[in-house]
Amino acid sequence: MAIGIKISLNEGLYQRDPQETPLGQKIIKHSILLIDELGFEAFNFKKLAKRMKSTEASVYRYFENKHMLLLYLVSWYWEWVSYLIDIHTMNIDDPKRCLKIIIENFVYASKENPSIEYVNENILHKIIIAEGNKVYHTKSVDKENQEGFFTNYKKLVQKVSDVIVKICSDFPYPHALASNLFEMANNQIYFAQHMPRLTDVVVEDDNFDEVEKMLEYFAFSLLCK
Amino acid sequence: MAIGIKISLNEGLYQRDPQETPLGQKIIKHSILLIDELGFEAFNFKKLAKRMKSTEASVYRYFENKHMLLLYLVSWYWEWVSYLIDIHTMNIDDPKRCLKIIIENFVYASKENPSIEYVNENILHKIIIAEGNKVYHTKSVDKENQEGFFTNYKKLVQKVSDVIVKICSDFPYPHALASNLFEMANNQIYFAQHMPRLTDVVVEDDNFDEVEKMLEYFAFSLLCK
DNA sequence: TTCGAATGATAGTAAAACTATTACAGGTGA
DNA sequence: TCACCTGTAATAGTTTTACTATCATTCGAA
Repeated sequence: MAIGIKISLNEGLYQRDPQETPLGQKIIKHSILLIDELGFEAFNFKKLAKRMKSTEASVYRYFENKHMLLLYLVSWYWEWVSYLIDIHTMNIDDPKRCLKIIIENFVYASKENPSIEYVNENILHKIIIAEGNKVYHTKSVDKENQEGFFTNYKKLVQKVSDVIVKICSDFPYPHALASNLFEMANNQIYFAQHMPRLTDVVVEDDNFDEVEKMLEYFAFSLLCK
Repeated sequence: MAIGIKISLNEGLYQRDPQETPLGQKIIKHSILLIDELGFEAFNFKKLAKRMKSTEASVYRYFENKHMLLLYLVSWYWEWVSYLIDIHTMNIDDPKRCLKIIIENFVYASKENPSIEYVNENILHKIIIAEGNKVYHTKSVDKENQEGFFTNYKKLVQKVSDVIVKICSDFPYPHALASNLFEMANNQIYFAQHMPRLTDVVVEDDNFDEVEKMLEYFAFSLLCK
């Protein structure tokens, strides 16, 4: 895919747009690597600064705190998946085919590469699976939701919901199915990797084919009765 | 229901069994209230000690840290839901009826009361919805999983899976459906409350009927094709 | 009555999560 | 060329968190 696309995100997410400067891009790049390594709880700006050979204060000029940085990364991912869905379904009329592509992109958002040199989509995907839902499980959800910090997720869900309605116009829960497919994709991959008794699929390394197959089974069982 | 049941949990979860002493029970009681009030991130043992008029050091004698305390509460909930399912399906042969009861208990685990005086099941349920999956989204999942800290969840999922297989013996993903029904119940309630665009159901106050109906629709669409 | 376990009181440490101040380097516009 | 403005660095400080350690007290069991 083309180098140089710019993901557009809510300006409230950052203090200064990290996509605009070399230092900002370095912050994105190394935070993805370091959060993956340490986990979000052990990750902090001091360690990040040390790793990227800058200072804590400089990182704070780009992001208010580590929660906002994670929210930025997750929003970036939501937008990235939206973008992938758009380009892959562009010329496809059959909504069932579209939904299959959507599911493929939920499960394999990282297969495309390299796209933007300072974002390792593969590792970002791991972060989404492991830490993604922490961004909205906070006491400040409602305030942040009002400020539009979750718009990218909602737009993604709306896009998928539209396809669902095209497949089955009287399906009563298109948004719930859309959000559940996204959450379920991440959850079941995580379960397969860490608590296999909670699922029936097996994943090894980066092969999520069974998860993809299962999501298709769930979706089309519901929509094509 | 009967006063005096004792929920049995992995001994590794705590330093000293909180169910055994008045102070332990006070810790459980007030931590449920305070986590609900502050959210898990802002909650800490200092604030808890102050609230319950004890000391930080005393709390540390029962739980290694706040993560283990949350894990204890969540395990308690998993076991509690298991227990509710058991007593409500005890004399019921029809597995479809059983699954309906399971879904009802996923959504309304709190309707029973009062059961154990130091646990407010209603507020605990709110905590599960808002913070529940933080207990296994950590860098220490694998280690904690090996020590059996998630056994209660797995047992619950296995129980539901057994019922699913009874309904439809050739359903290929019984464990995934079981864990997804549980996760989806909590997620969709949370979405309805905080990001309604991500779902189609409406909940107000403690009325989760629409969520219950939706889960039944999903489950039985998949199982009774 | 005395022993010991449970709790309380107090204090202290190390790290995390910021904030503030000053300095400097490189390009810009007058 | 000089004043200046922006981005980054260096340094140092504050408050809060997450513990740990020590010793005193209390209260029931032996």
